[in-house]
Amino acid sequence: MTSMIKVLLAEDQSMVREALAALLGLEDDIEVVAQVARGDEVLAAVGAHGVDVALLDIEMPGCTGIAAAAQVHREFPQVKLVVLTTFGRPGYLRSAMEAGADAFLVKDAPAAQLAEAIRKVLAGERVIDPTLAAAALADGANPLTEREREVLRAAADGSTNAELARTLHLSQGTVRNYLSTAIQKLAVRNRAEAVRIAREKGWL
Amino acid sequence: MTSMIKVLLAEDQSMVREALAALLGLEDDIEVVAQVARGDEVLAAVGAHGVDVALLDIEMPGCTGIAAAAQVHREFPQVKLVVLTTFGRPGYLRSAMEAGADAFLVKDAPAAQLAEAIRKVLAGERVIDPTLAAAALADGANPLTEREREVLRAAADGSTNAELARTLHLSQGTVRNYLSTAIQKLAVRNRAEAVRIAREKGWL
DNA sequence: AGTGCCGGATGACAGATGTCATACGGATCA
DNA sequence: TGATCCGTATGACATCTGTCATCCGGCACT
Repeated sequence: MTSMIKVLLAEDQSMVREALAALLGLEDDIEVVAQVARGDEVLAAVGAHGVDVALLDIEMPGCTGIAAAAQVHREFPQVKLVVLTTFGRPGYLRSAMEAGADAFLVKDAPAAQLAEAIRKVLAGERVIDPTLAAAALADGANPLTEREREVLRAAADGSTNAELARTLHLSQGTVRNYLSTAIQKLAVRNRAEAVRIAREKGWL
Repeated sequence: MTSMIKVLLAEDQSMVREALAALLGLEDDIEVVAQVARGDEVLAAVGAHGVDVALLDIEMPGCTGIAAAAQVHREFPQVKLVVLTTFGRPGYLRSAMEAGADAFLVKDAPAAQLAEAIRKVLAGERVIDPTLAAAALADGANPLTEREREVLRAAADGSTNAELARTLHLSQGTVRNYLSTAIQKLAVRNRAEAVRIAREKGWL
């Protein structure tokens, strides 16, 4: 072969990251040239190693793999982006695509799809699970406004209205109004359900 | 070497499972003889392959890795048990140990510790992260009764008291009493916080 | 210039939630 | 044989939550 495919691996759990590296190491046209454990280290590592493909987990400290993907897409548009995640949330797929991802894989897909996806994106193809794509389209766009999302996110830990009002610098009534509209938009009956549904859809 | 160490790998996310298999495959005294994706397939696989060590993820469909560990420990007491988990929850460690686990690893530990742990448990050692062990001891035992846990678990999805009463065949007042005592035992101010804290500690 | 959406706020009201005292039967343990 | 804990239940009470109507200023689109 003329040259190896240079891959960056971004995943916070060392054991999983190194295991994925071992897996990709079995392929003789792929070389893992860099590994990072945080989203905010991705951009620098991509610049430093001249990678061809960045493999990004979504849930990472620093910043999410999706945010990292957006940065890389802006600074190094020729780098291909594969987003890998535990959770097949339709909203995640949507944001990953908007961030410029070329492939979106869930971790419970067969391992063989990983190397395959890397080769495909380099060939200019896009790799997306059709079931997930359908779900993303069926769900439509995130109906929540930025502020509603913020309040819902803050409410997720069980904070009371008074605490939310304090931390968000809002009046208690406003907090309740936002939660109320979020509850209605998500067609549920209380904030706990709203948090759960918004999480499941990847809208938080 | 006289013989390879036979390992069973139980983990529901294929990509992670096969990646871990690749990682262990690099060790020349270890052989992954079986892989399963569900907790309730562990026991049969252990019996069928005469494994030396079972490597069990906790979060799995069918039954948890901890429940699977307990089954294996009962039926095949000579099989060593390594529990592997994403979440370093003190309560998980405690229950894993009670189920007869020989090692408890978190997925963000370095990958090298995995093969190392497998060799150590076979040598009769126990492998436990000291920080986590300290946390488990500091937290003490789960203060919740079985019934309180059930109600809290059922309440986690945002169900209302009326719904909980119906699904658990209790009166609404009883549901509120259980949640109230759980809230007090966990020293929090509402059910949502109670769910969060109980989850974090591994008490759910 | 008008319409609509967003962020933000208030007040009133109904219903849900959390607390507390109290009660009873069964189990367990000293 | 008490003492204690668990599961279950009731009623009363205070507080929290969710809804609704209504309002304001700003921004965007027609």
